[in-house]
Amino acid sequence: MKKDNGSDFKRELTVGEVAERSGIAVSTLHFYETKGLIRSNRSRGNQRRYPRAVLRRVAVIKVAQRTGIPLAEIQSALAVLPDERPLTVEDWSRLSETWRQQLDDRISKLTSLRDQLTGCIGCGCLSMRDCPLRNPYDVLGSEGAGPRLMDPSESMDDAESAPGA
Amino acid sequence: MKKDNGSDFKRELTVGEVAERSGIAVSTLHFYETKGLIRSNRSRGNQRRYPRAVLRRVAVIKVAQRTGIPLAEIQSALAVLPDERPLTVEDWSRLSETWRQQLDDRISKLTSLRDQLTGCIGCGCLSMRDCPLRNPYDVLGSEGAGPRLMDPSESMDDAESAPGA
DNA sequence: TATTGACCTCAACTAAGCTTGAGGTTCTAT
DNA sequence: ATAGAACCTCAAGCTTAGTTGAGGTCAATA
Repeated sequence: MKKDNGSDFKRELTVGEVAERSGIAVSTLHFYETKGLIRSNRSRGNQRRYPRAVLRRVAVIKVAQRTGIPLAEIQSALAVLPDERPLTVEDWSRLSETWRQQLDDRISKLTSLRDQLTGCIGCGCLSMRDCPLRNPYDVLGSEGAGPRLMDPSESMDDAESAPGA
Repeated sequence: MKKDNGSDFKRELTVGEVAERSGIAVSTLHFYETKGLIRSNRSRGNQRRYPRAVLRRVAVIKVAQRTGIPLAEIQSALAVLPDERPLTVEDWSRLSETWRQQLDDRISKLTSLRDQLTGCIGCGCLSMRDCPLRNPYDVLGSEGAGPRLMDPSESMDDAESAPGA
């Protein structure tokens, strides 16, 4: 029932083995294959056989996903690499440097949102004119005045949005 | 064609007015209503009529969404408030304090991920044993050894996952 | 009154990222 | 040789957060 495999290091891996060792469901590996994220060779009987390098590849995919990069983007990042050559340290460096920058961006956006939120907790005006939470891009005064700015309903319980936001 | 409305402050708002003033599509307002996030009264002809307080409510919803809170959670947070009473500053304080904490959590998770990533950029081992990116919960050694820890394939181009991760 | 823009409901569609199931085949230990 | 685990494909389903369209009604203005 169980394959005794722990010793021939260069044998290709079945999908089940990759699943077990990567912690990714078989169905997900199939799915990744349809999306072009990984590739497989096939056995005579049409079963998937993976070079061991695929484990590294899915490891990279998982890390990228944790940073919030969508699969399509991961796919295109990986796609420029020569097909199925194992990822080198340099590949990894380039990829991870890009992703780290994107992560940095996300973090700083969230951080400034948090700071605005903190500043607004005791206020609660949510005024389109005055509240940084409502007016994230500081577009005040730059657009022609509609009824919006004139309207006395702009108060505590009547928060409106920016015209072009 | 166009209603001349800029002056009767207490009239209820039509869905189109709310859409325009909140920057949210009419279809989205309908959708929010089906999800229980907002409520409307109906005109004799079954058209939606909103108390002006709805503008504040959707403002709160939008802010919460920016912090990454799912709609279902926003809904249940808003649901405990007496129905259709305008949100007070205290309501806002409680809600925003909760959401700020969750935002803080997300930020610190992302930050530590970024730091790990930064540390791993030049390394690229992605080793299950040694790499913090692969082993986020520090579960090393705590689970019985499978072929996993014994397997010499655990190397540069052969990264595996944790058993229970 | 007639026009017409705004509104109504309900169903179906989108996108991402998968999972589940049906129906059938392969692999490998015994 | 054979049992049964593991594999295959393809289609459909799930979730979140909406959008789009069809077919029909309402309301304000000319």
